[in-house]
Amino acid sequence: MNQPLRMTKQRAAVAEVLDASDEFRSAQQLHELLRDRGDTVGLATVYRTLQALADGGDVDVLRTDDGEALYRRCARAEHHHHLVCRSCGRAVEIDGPTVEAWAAEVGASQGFSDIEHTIELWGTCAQCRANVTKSS
Amino acid sequence: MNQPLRMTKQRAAVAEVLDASDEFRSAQQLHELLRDRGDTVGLATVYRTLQALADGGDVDVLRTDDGEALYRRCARAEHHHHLVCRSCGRAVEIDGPTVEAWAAEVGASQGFSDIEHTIELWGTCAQCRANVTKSS
DNA sequence: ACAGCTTTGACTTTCATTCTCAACAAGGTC
DNA sequence: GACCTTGTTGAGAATGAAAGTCAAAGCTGT
Repeated sequence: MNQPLRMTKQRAAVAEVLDASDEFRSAQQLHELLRDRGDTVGLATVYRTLQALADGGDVDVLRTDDGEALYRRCARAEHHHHLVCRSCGRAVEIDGPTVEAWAAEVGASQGFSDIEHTIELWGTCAQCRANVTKSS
Repeated sequence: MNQPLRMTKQRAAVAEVLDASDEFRSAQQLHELLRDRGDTVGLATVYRTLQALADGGDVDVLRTDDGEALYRRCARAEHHHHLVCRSCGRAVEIDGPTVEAWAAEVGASQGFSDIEHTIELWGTCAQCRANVTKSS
């Protein structure tokens, strides 16, 4: 079906940087992190790799308010959602069986099919809250 | 505090086009609709107006999978979510008291504050499903 | 080592959205 | 109505994320 991806230095590097962070990161941020580490990976390659990983379900993608894509390697492959810190990007995986059921039901009751849902929670994590308080 | 917006032709035109549609539309689509109607409104003005309306809570904004912003005038000002047809953009307003409670609770239990949530449902509406079936 | 692939990266291109700034229009005032 | 002040417009340029191009470089099985 889909031939296995070759494991190249740059793909490994992207995966490593991704693994090293709990936080959701943009493609550009990851590119910079790689550069800082000394790995020179083309921006296009970062985008391609991220997309491949996303297609394979190996990273989770979400969008900021202004439409930028953020990526994060997730512990579990099963369907789940996130509670993301809007200031540092740190994320907690959550699931909501109740919500899943609710979504499917609402969809069906309106005559819609192939229901999908986007559910993300945003907040300020304890640590970031402390920092803001301190500096004011 | 915030001086009232002047009601100009172009702002009125954008509002009208918005009112005339049940569907979520991109800024570009709205701009084209205006052009078709004969109103020549600059694209920048469409964006500015849309943003002003969104800031004032008079239109709802959501993002497609690829990050494009979609706008729709909504019947009610109170917090609610949408079930959107991924093919025609038609939308149904929904609310989920259960979900609201769940979101707040999950957020708090993880030590996050200022919890906000993004919840949108996507599906294919009955009409679009019929069209697809017909043409195959 | 060799052939036949895939992948890379520097660069270009696309596309939505925002900015710039001079010309213009709303609304209040006399 | 004429006028003035200030917010608003629009054409085009600028930005910025993401995707495409293609020759050069890298894997992998033989």
